[in-house]
Amino acid sequence: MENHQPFFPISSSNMARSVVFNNFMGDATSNGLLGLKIENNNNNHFLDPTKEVNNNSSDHQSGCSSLGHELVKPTNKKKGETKKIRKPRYAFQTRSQVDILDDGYRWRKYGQKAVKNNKFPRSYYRCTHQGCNVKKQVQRLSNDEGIVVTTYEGAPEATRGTYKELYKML
DNA sequence: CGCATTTGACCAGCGC
DNA sequence: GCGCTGGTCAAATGCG
Repeated sequence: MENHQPFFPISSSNMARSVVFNNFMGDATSNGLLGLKIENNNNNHFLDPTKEVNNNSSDHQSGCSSLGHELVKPTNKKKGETKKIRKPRYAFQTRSQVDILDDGYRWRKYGQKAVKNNKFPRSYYRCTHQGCNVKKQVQRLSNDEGIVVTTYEGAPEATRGTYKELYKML
């Protein structure tokens, strides 16, 4: 995956103020946002991935934590092969007015679903670059509509890139 | 005209 | 086994 010009049309007012990553997921049935920690409004802290990587040998090397896994059926989308491959997921929690964070990648929306316990729908995006096997889903918290949760899946590098861009913007 | 988005349908997994 | 929920597909539609 080459670097696609990191443009920042992000200009938009107060973009990301804080980014928080946490483990969540677990059982998708209960909340969809399980375990996601909501940071305090007046406490806009965010973690620096680089520092994190440097001094820490923990699993936080990409600046975000793996979110558990998802079942994927590589070949037959519909019925058949129940070959379950689990891919890691990475989530960003971003304080933003807009749902779409322009992270330098091109995304095409392929679905939208209403999720339980949330008045906002969740949007599903897929990276449109060739060979780019990344998916992401974007969801706004119903508790605090200023917070957007973006979950990346499939390629930690993309996530890292994204994180960098976010970090630059902060 | 080509690409992105919308939206309902379909499918699989999980809990009861 | 059934129903609910999340995730994906694909046809229709919109837009540059």
